[in-house]
Amino acid sequence: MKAKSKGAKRRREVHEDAPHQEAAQKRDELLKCSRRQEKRNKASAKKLCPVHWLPWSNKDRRLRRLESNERERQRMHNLNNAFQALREVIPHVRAENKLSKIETLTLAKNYIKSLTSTILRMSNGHLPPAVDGSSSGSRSKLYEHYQQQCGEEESTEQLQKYSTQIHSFRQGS
DNA sequence: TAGGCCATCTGGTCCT
DNA sequence: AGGACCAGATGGCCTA
Repeated sequence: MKAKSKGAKRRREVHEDAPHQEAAQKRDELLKCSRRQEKRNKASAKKLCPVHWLPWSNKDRRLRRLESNERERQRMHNLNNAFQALREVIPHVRAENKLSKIETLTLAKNYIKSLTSTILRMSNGHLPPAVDGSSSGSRSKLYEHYQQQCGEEESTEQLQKYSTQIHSFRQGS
């Protein structure tokens, strides 16, 4: 998946495009995992302090580990879903040029900054009323926050930065 | 082949 | 106590 990491994309596409192969894929993955695990278990056996395994039988430990792994996998999938959702709301990026995680975060940060500066520039005190009913209140809060986050950077600089990044990501595809 | 990116496993630590 | 979170390690896949 990465535009850049097509390996992962390919792995995922296999699941999406051929559901009947899922079981085989899963078996394959589990086989790989168990091989890795055997290797790691051997490697880490010396490092394990007895206090970590005494209360548990090998079977129990193994079971608990597998459960933790599953939860961790699920957690990472959720995280990746969130990344995907974020990618989808960043404009001007061609779908086939999938952003990496670091690109996504960087671009999103600058996009937010540029939006904020645009809002401030265009609003001229016409922002919707804040909770307390004063529009100038909400504007000044936004401005305050913007100042905190952006420091001395000018809004045009933000826009420039964002569009430059968009441009470079496009070229990199 | 090296380097980038990713998924997964793992053990430690934090939180509820 | 058990789950969530985190960071390091490892290996696979891809591109230049």
